[in-house]
Amino acid sequence: MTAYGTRPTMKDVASHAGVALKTVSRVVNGDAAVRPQTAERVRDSIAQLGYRRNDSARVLRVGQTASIGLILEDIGDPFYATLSRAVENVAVQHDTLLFTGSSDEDPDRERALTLAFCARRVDGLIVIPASDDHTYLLPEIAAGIAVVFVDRPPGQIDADAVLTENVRGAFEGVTHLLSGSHRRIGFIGDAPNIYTASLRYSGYVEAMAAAGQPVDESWVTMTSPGQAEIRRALHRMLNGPSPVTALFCGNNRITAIALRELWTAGAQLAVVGFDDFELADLLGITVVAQSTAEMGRIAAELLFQRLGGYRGETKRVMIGTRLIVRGSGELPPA
Amino acid sequence: MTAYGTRPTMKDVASHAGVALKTVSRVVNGDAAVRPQTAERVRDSIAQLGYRRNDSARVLRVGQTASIGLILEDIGDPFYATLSRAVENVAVQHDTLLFTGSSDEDPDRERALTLAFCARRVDGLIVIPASDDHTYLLPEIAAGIAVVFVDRPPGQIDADAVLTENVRGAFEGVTHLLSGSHRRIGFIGDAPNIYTASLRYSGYVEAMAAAGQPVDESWVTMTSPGQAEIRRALHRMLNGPSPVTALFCGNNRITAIALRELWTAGAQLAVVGFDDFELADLLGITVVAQSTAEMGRIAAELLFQRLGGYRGETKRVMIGTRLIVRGSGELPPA
DNA sequence: TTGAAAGCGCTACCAG
DNA sequence: CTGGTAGCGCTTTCAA
Repeated sequence: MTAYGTRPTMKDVASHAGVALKTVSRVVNGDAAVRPQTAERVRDSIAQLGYRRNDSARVLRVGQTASIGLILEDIGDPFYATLSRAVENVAVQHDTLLFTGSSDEDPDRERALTLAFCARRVDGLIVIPASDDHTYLLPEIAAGIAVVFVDRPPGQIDADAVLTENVRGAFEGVTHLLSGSHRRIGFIGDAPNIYTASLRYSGYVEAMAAAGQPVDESWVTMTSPGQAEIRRALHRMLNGPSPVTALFCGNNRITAIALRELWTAGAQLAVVGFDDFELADLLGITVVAQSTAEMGRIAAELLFQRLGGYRGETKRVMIGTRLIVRGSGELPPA
Repeated sequence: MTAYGTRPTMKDVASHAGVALKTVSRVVNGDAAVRPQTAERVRDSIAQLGYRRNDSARVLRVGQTASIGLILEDIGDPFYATLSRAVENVAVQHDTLLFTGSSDEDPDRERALTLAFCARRVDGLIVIPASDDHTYLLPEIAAGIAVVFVDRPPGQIDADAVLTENVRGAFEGVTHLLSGSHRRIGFIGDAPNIYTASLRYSGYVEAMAAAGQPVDESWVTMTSPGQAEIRRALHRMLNGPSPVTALFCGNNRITAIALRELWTAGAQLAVVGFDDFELADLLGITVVAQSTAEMGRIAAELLFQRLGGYRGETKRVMIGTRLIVRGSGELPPA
């Protein structure tokens, strides 16, 4: 068995090839000024020894790691997975590696992940915040780490952000239901402390107000999305004195659970959901779609602009939504 | 504006706190042997200067990076996103950071990603292969990097692998259709050079043979899953001399596209798909489900066992599938 | 075209 | 309990 944990270094390659360490460095980095014959010899030694440059050592000198960190809520969620892929696509173009970590909506975990990435000296960070206080990033930013926030704005600090038109999107979705003669429309959203959830709720409220429709308290539930919570919410809005005829769901997970509940309960309700999701077309679900991949792409491009030396004003990019009509939102009131 | 790109080092903290560099190191690493009073002073300086340890330098001395790399096909695909999350959950327990990269089924890209991770000196690697030759990893393995393969076995080298019971899973899915009195059953799978695709095809063939059913050549298509390809495949198997009454789909993407095509064509066909997917329950799709998260978890645990010093024989863990009956697979022949 | 030496920021080892 | 020194593997600077 080969000696465990031993790795050839440039020094080893150098003595094997009978050249100076610096010459090996030149070959490895493709510096032109090496005689082809010498370079060939060095490459032979590299192959024979199975040498691989230690980028940690390189980083120490160069100061750039060609890596960025992505902090999101849950990489297992299709929304974030799509976003992640878009970020990766841009990173690849810049020969940059990607650290990914899930915060699970926990501010402490977000902070720990972020700082761990910083300790690894990532060049930049793309953060989907779980926390509402990012002052802990100030020393990092001062030291030159670029940070772009996505989906939710930074807390207490000034930084680039790429956000969805949450209010307008929800407004349009609810208005679509209203235009279908619905008057009593329910809203199930994520917990109210979540940025996007509260904005989408605002959109709902504004749309109802704009149509001159009162909102009954029993129609609205904001909660972290679990099956039990959503079942209760539906029960409340369907069995009160003025039962709803339509439902607006605040995100993809809520839509999925609500559909499942409505399905098993056999309830016929018009439904519009915020977020598109796979096979929504087959299920015929009308949604307010975010441009998830575009958000990731734009955020990453912004990050690399900053890394490239761009020092302009902090930007806040707003990404629009689009209503996709598929049937579930066009069901008439019962 | 703060000086850009400058970061305090341990030396800076040391002089600021009026202690030796080594004392700062002790405080940062929680070495007990520091007077509380001194430690306090050091911590003050750290906070004031916004110091953050440079892990690249640390790695250089310690040799361990507390990071692993995950190479998969596409982080945007729910199957891999789920797997990725399971890996991350284990990594977190070991205070280990995760690099992720998508190979897009391209062997060269797999190799480039893998070696880039190795150059960063990740402690270990979890690879969902795109390539069928992993000899390029031999020097890395010799140097002590642990590698576990998932979903597909390593090519040309011996290493741990966590695999799904592909043949048996497909066999059961097809047998389920046969038990519903179907005789003419189609198969659409991924390209035949893809490991899982060819095994699932074998399962199909074996099931048909076991039932004494001949397979018409027009019933089988193996192709990279695109809408046009699948439409053609369906056309072929539905409009030939002996049209199929049932369809077995080789993975989640194929199932989704096929369902969409069948839907728009208005064709009534029994369908069973390999891979479960979100909302399959609502759509009533019968599937052969893989334990995706379990595969990721087991692979990661195996990796950390190796990293913990386990030197046992190379393992090949087989993960079973389960048939989930939801209606689409129980449609009788037309 | 090639080489020698210094040093990036940190930890291991040995002294005090 | 605290400090000094060597050196991890590489790139940078200067010299030959």
